[in-house]
Amino acid sequence: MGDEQLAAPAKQQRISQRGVATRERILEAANRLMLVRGVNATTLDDVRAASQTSKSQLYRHFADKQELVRALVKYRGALVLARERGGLERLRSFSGLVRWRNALVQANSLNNGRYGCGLGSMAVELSDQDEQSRSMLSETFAEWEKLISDGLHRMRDSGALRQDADPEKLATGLMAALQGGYLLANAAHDVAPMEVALDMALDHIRSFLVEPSAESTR
Amino acid sequence: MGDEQLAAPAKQQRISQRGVATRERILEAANRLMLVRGVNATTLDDVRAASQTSKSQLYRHFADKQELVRALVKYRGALVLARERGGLERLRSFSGLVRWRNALVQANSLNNGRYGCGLGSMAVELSDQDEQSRSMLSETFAEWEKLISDGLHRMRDSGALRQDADPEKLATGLMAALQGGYLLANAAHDVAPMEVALDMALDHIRSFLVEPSAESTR
DNA sequence: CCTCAACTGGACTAACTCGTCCAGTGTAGC
DNA sequence: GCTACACTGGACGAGTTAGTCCAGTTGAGG
Repeated sequence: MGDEQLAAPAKQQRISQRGVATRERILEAANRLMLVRGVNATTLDDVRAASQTSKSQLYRHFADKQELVRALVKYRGALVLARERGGLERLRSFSGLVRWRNALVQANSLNNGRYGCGLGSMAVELSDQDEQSRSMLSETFAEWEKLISDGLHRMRDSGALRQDADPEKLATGLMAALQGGYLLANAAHDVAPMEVALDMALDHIRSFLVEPSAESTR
Repeated sequence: MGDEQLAAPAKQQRISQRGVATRERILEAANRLMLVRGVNATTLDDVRAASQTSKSQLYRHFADKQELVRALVKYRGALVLARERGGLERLRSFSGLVRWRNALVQANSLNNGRYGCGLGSMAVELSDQDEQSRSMLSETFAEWEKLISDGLHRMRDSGALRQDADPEKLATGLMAALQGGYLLANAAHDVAPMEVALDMALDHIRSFLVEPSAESTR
């Protein structure tokens, strides 16, 4: 009683050690399986088997499937934002945006357009099913867009973008083109529509450059 | 044995009368339910109850759930294409495109952005689950894009669009913006991202107009 | 080396969902 | 009006899935 942790609200049992690793393993397995099969089509037994754990562990770390899914939403959101931060937080020029585009296209082309965006597919599947997941996903999209719009703000401040450019709207448009591109590429099993969509969005941003011809498209 | 129908491959039982109506009722119910709950989260018993029919009828008209889903893909595809044909087959000017945009935005705003596009959500849910549904959806998207690109071709032929405009790519970009807009609007429960996305795509097309300032944006 | 609690693994139950089956009904053709 | 068959409705069974429970194991602190 004396040396219990006072900071934590003493929710349930003690933290762990391997427990943390187990939880991570479960999330990682759920992430893989639910990306290719979808959330609803993946059973907890699939997750259990893929994560080399057992039922009781699953239910020790997650109250039920819904909570696992919500944890996965958070997990994927963190993964995507970390990856995107790497590619976007130093964005200062149009050519940086082109490099960012190329990286996404290349990654998607490795699957021939399959699977789409981990966040986008969850958004479609969960938005009308679990309000909490929906709002978390919506916030994650907003943060992602902010990474883009921050970069566009830097470009505008440095004089690369015209003053009448609206970084927020440009970022939303680019994100929609990305998500729509993922969707069409997934349906077609071909990365091409995603390339066309991103190029459209980049062309649109290019039209706000101070010297449009000074920057190359590839 | 003698007076059996010879033309048909004698697949199953005789056609019907109310049977056709029943089948339609089932599809219509499945369409409604699966739009808001998703395909996998909708049970056949939900469909049965909503369509005021019984199990045996369901299985009389559809071999199993997968076939019902495939029929729904076809059904929705036909609905969307019919609706879009009405709005697009006479498309001859940029302002027509703006009217088309406004109709889609208005329809979506009635749900505050919810539910998204019936084809897009099925594409996300089914593309990695049923190859036949995926390819049908992919073809439907292609037809939809063709309605758009045909209109853009007419605009180019009449001299409204510049010769260096690529109707196919513009149509793909517009479709991606639309689908991405639906997705973000659904996640945000707000039609705004869809508006921004479509406006970006329309701006992009406007940049290929011969007289960009001659046509209004609304 | 001992003790206790966190952790493990899997057997078990209840509920759900797909799909089958069959007895009864309405209707089209004769 | 009679007969045969498409159609109806719901009871039923098999298989799957979410979630529970408990006996055994591991490992850290004393």
